[in-house]
Amino acid sequence: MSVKVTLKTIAKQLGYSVSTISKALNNSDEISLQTKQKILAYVQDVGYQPNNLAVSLQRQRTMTIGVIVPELVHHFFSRVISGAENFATHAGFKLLISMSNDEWDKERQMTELLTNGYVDGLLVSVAKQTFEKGNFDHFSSLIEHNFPLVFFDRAPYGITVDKVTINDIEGGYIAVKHLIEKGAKKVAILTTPKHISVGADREKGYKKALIEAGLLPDENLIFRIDERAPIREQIELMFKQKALPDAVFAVNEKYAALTLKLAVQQGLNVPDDLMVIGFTDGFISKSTTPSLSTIAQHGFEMGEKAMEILLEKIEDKSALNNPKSVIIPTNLVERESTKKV
Amino acid sequence: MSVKVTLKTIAKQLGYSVSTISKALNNSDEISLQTKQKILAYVQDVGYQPNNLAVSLQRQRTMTIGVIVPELVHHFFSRVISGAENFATHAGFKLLISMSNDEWDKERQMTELLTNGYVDGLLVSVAKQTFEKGNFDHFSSLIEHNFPLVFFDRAPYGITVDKVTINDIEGGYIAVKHLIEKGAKKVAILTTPKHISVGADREKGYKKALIEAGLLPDENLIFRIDERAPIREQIELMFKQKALPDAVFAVNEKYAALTLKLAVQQGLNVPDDLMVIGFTDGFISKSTTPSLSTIAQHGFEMGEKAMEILLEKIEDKSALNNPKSVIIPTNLVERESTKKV
DNA sequence: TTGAAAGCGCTAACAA
DNA sequence: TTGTTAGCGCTTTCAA
Repeated sequence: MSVKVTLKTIAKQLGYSVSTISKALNNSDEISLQTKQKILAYVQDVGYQPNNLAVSLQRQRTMTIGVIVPELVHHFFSRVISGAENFATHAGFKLLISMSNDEWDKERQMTELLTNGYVDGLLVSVAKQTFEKGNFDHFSSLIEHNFPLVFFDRAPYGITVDKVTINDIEGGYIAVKHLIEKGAKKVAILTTPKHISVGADREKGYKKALIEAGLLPDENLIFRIDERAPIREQIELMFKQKALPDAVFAVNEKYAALTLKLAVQQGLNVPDDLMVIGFTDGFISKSTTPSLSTIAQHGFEMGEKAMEILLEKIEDKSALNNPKSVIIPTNLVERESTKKV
Repeated sequence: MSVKVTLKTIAKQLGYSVSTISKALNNSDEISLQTKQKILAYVQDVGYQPNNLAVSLQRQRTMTIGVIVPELVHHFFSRVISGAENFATHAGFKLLISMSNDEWDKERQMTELLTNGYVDGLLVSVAKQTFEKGNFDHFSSLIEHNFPLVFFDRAPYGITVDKVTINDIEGGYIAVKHLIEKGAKKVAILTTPKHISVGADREKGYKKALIEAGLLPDENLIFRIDERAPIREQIELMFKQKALPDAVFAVNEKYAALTLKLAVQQGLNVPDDLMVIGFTDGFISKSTTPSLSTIAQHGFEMGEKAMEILLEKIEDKSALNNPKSVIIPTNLVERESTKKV
């Protein structure tokens, strides 16, 4: 290991003081051009890199933003991250991403790691397990200390926070209304367990649309998927019903794609025998045959907006006591899986 | 903003010295139980959190590992990250992820950010643009300084590095050999531009399998997709050939899914009229109808292995001069898109 | 134009 | 058992 080069070693080598070196490297006009050039040349040569830890510790500013997402596999989260990163880059901030794995403890741990020095602000989409536990202490304490924090998509309940979400109730409503307009009389829903708010909200929208159309919500048509068990088998239950539904609203892309596949396997024609609509507009929905109608969530815009609010909070601490709640509109993307004549 | 609580403020409040507080919090047995309890109680009360920057700066160790991936949307990279994170967690390390967007400059920037204090080691899959530029200086300088660094999937060429990859030539070979065994006589390939090594290697495997079977590689059957232009249209070119191929090897899941969709639209029967095989075993391949045969890349194992090597390097600096190159085996996953009788 | 010194928040060797 | 001191690598005020 070649010995670490620091301001100190450079100073010793060149016979200047540490502060002169520091100023020269920061292009301060206190330092003569001549000296600067000499120092620059040497520094290039030895490949000096400032220690970010020391710089940040001193400056009390890191110019980086942390993002904690439940998981990375979802196309939606990747899109949010891209949007956030896009906005951050233009403002001169970098992004550090971390994954909670939908676990409470990991979320807590990463929140503490990042907020204790690593980043100037944090963007979070809350882990499933955190909702189950109902324990948001790691966030409340940040909020108490006025640490810049903005939630996206999944926000804690019971505490007032800055957040950017979609209106999941409305999204569910739009989806199911579309199915009904296309002639559906018996609409099933594939949703999450009740404690996942996005699933619960989309289910509310589902019921609202049904009731509005004079159709009664039927518990036998509501399938709550437990992801700890095989998903496919749980969806298959739907096809074993005595009287099949004529349309299905799946609250995410994965369930929608699986439903489509199983339907085709059963010899059903989609959309004629069974219409299918999903949620989130990812690559999968476009690439199936028939392609899947869906509710677009606009993850990129969500990421941009969340970052915009976060950076405002960082720049202007006075705005801290005025939590914002922004809703990104959703919209219907009509494709083949609901295209009935 | 409530005033930041540090060891100093605690010490002042409680009338101890900073070092006593520090030792008490680190549960040193130099400190009396009584004092510890008093300090602990106070600290709990005010919600003190140590500044990681300061701790790391002092300890010269962060217990965190950085991962730089080209993009997050690919299921494969998510799997690698999960594997890496799994291994790291067991060893007491945390993960910080960052995205190069396949851009050289962003890769350089994030490499510097992370390696200058933020992390103890780095896992990297090289950006496409970096291959195009052929400039790996940001990595060579790390290697010169013996910074723990391991590459996965996409490694730089021209310099000796630790890396965990798959044998892409073999993967391509297995895929195409399978098509030929199933009766294909005219096999097309959808691949990347030549400078992307994984694409180029899979293409080599493709040619090897053809030649071995006495089939001559035909440039008209090689389609190099440029992702900066619409992908769909480029794949459509294949279907406009006078004589259609009877099988297609797509070097990734996306191209495979798109090919399948276009084939079905053309009224072709897959696999009877056209067989399709992809690369990478993600959710998409399983959920299409017919499901896609593919070459499994075992991303999770790759992540685990890369992290294992990295942690070894971190623990045992003496092993640094013996770069390892590990190959994770690939294997065929046969599904419906090649299931000819 | 350059340097000395203090300090960001913490740890740890040494002294008391 | 507790405190003093030095120092991790850097920035910045103030003095020279």
